[in-house]
Amino acid sequence: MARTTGPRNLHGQVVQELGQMIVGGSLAPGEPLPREEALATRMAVSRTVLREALKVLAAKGLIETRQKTGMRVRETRFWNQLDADVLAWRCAAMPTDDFVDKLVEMREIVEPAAAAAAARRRDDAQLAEVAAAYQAMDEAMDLDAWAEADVRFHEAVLRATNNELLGSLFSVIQTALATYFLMSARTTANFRYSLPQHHAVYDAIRRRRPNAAADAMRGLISASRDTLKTRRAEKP
Amino acid sequence: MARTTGPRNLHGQVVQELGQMIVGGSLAPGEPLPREEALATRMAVSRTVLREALKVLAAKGLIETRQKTGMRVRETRFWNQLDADVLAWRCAAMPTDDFVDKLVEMREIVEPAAAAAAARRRDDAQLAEVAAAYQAMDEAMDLDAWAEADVRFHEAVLRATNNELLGSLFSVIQTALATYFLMSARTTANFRYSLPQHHAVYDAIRRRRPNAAADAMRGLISASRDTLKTRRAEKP
DNA sequence: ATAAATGATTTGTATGACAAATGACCCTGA
DNA sequence: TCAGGGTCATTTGTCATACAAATCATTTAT
Repeated sequence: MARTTGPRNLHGQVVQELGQMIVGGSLAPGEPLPREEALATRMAVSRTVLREALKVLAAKGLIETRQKTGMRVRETRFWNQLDADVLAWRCAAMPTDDFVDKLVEMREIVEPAAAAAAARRRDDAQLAEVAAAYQAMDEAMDLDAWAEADVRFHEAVLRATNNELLGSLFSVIQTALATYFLMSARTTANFRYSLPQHHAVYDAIRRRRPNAAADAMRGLISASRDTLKTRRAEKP
Repeated sequence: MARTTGPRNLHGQVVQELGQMIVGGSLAPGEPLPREEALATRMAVSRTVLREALKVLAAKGLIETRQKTGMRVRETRFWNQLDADVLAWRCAAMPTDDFVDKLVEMREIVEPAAAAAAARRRDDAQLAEVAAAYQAMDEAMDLDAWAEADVRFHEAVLRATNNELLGSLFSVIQTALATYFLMSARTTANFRYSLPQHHAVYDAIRRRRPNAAADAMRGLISASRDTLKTRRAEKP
């Protein structure tokens, strides 16, 4: 959501440009970057702005700086892979099936567990939010409304776990996956096909059945993964 | 590992100081921060350094800045909860059982799934690394060596999943939990008690049995959680 | 040959100035 | 009285310059 409009600040643009280069592979790990002054002039910004951007990239683990030595791209194992920006840059740079599979695998791990936790610990207000989201899905007339209610549903489930770490993880993964989804978004005639599975998740959470909730969520995700795969197959 | 020595850069210190204040609650969400110049003089740094720190905090989702309006602390749901620094600051600020439970829950979700994935997809070299780490645990004579081999073991399992997102998530969680562990670290006479459970994990991965690997890992974690709880109980 | 001193290069920090954005206020007109 | 627009003041955003600190490479002294 922060990246929808793109950053208007200069240092934001620089962060994005350099970040995409690094994550995209134009700048290989271990490779030294040009001196600050050279980079600044090459990107047509002041050294001040460039440095603010570099500090952000360093905070994301992408680069490291040392006096006299200069700056180097760090190895990928040091990157903050779960940072929203890093993830977005990877999505932009490597729209490979391989990476999508990794994202989907994360969802398959997190969401069933989250549903189970929600079934165990949800309070009535949180259940009501899940119910409201489900109802909104049921009443959705077009794809946009349905998609929006869908996110609301999953977010409501995540909130019901009372573990904001889970919620944060989900939202990051979900945002990354959304970039692929939007790429191939089209009005699908039968977008409501997964409604009963959503109901199963809701019902299990309502009845406080962790295992049932996890199973239902697994079914839900595997279904959505299948549609994702067919869409990807359609693309070429 | 990046935070072991503490940052000796000025902006690093400022990031840490302000970050701890925000995450610790001294600066409530929605609350406006002083003007840059005022903050800079109050912290005895130049505006340049302060701004570099502020950009980093903004990248972590902790604050937002707008011209004329100034800076405000963002609501907690916008924070990068999975950022290593944010997590560390939370650990420092709220050493409550509640938060430890959330971290442990993340491990309980991620690691069994990772073990299963490793059992499915590991290659021989990755299995060898797991085996080597296990052997190092077996040969460990003191607590330090054992602890180091323990991390190596879990990291080897995570690497064997071929999903670096999983690895990144684990390492962040593990680092956060380690702060609590170190706090109450003492030489425990029977630190080797979980060796057979580690062997069970290794064996299941070797035999490519995902379900068995997940189960073994669950046992392993629940055991370590119990010791964590007893240690916490001992503290007061 | 080894170790210490020196120099050069790059990032780190400080300062001052101006541009851009935007909320607040005032001023006008119906 | 209220609506609309325009001006002003304040705060962040950007730029330029100068110097400090660290450290690699070279040189020099023992």
